[in-house]
Amino acid sequence: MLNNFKQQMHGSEDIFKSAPWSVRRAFRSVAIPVELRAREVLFHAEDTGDGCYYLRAGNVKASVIARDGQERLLAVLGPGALLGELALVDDGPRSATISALRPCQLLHLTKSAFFRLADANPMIYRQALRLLAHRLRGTNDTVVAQSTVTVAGRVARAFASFAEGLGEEEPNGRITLPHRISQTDIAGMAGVARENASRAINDLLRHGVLGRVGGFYTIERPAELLDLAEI
Amino acid sequence: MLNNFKQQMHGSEDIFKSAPWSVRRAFRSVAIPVELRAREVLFHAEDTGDGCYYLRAGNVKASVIARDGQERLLAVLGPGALLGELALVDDGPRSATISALRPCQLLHLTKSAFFRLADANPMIYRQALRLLAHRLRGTNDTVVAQSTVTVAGRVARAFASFAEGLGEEEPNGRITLPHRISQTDIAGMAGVARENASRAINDLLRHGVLGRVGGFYTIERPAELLDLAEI
DNA sequence: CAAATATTGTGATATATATCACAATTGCAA
DNA sequence: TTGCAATTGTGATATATATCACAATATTTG
Repeated sequence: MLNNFKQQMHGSEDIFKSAPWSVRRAFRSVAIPVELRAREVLFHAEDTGDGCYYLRAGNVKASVIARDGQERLLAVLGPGALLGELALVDDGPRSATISALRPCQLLHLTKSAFFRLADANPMIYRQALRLLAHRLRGTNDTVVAQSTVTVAGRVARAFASFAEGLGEEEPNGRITLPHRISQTDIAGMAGVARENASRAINDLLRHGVLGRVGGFYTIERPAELLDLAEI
Repeated sequence: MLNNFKQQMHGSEDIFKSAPWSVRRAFRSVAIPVELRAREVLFHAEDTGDGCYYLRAGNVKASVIARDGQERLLAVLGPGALLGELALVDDGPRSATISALRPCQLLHLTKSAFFRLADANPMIYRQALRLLAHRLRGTNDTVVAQSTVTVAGRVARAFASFAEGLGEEEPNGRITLPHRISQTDIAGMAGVARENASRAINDLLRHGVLGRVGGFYTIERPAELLDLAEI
C-alpha cells in the first residue's frame, strides 16, 4: 500500500534505483559526506549554491515562505531523494528551504562533479529527467487539487504526502509516520489555516482513517485516505 | 519587459536555444512534421504516447480536467516549447491535454529517436533538465500563490502567463496578446470562478493596467501587473 | 443578413474558509 | 516533579469567493 502512495503521489524516486555498481562506486568516490542534526537547515530558498545532495538516511522537508510569512511545505523527502537539483541544473537560486526533520546523512556533489559523472553515464541524465518529471506531475496535481478539493480533502492529501516521505508500512497494511508532526506542518502542506487542519484531522481520527500511537500518526485505512484526497 | 515575464514566470525555454547547427540538423533529419488546426487536440491527458513534440510555430494550451469537470489551464506555450516530454521521460501517460489555440506547426520525435539524439549530444539532456527545472519552479510558485494570493492577484498572474506564452512586445513597452482570450480561459488559468475573473479583469481594465485593442488584451503597465500578481 | 450560440457583466445570496479569542492540553526544561 | 512554552481544540465571527440568475452583448453559422 505504501507503494501506492509513492506512485499515486508521483513522489520521490531514487536516482540510483537501477544504477550499476560502477556508477554507484564512481559517485561515492567524488561525493562528500554531510551530516545534519534535527531541525538544521541545509540551505534556504534564494541562497546561491551550485551543488546537489543525495539523501542517504533521515528525512527533510522542502518549504518556502510566502510573501505574507506563511510557510508552505512542498514535500517531505526520505532516503534516496535528490535535493537541490533545480539550482544545479538551471543555475538559479535555491528554490526552497531544506530542513532536517531528524538527523540526516547526505552526500554532496558539486555541479562539475555531477556533470562529469553524468556525461560518462548518460543513464544518470535519464534518471534525473525521470525524477524531475515525476515531481512535475506531483506539483501539477497539487495545483489542480488546490482549486478543486475541499480543505478536508487537502488535509488528507497532506497526510498522503507525509506518508510518502516518511511512512513505514507494517505487516497488517497500516502505515505509521514515525515522527512527531505538528498541525502547523500539516496545515502548511495542505495550504489551509491551522485551526481548520485541526478540525479535519480530528474528523479523520474519529472516522478511524487515521490513528495515533504514542504521539505518532498512523494511517489505518490508506485506501480510504487516498479516496478522500481525491487521488 | 516581455523578457521579464519569461524570467519571472519561470516559463518556456527553447531546448535548442544554444544548440549548435549540427544538433539542429540531426534533429530535423529524424523529426516528422505535424500540423494542427486551431482548436485541434494534439493529445489528451491520460492518453498513452511515447514521443514528444517541438513547437515551431503557433500557440497551444496545456490543461487538465479536474474530477468536478472544471478545466484548469497549466500553461500557454509558444514557439520553441517542448511538448509531451513528461511521458517521454518517465513512461507515464500524458499528464495534460494539449490543444492548439491557433494553427500550429510541430515536429514529432519518437522516444527512441530522442534518446539516440541525446545520447550523442549530452547537451540535449542538460537543456531538457534545464527546461523541466524551470517548469518546476513555475508550478511551485503557482502552488504557493494559490493559497496566498487573492483572486485579483491570481487573475493578474494568469495574464502574466498568457503574456509569457503568446505576448508580443511593442516598441513602447506595451505587450499585446494577439489572440482572443475568453474569461473562461483566464478563470481556468487563475483557478477562480469565471464571474469573479470577469470582475477582476474589468478592474484591471479600469485601472489601465490592461487595455483592449480590437478584441485583444494588451498589458499597458507590465510592471504593475507583475506587482499585483505578487511575482 | 438573420437567427442561433456563446460570451460577458453584475447584482443578490450562499458557503467555505480564514480569523479571532481563549481555555485545555501536552511536551519540555530546570 | 514543577513550571513554562508550545501545541491543540473549539466556538463565534468575519470575509473572500463561489454560486445563482439573468439581461446585455458579441460572435458565429446557416
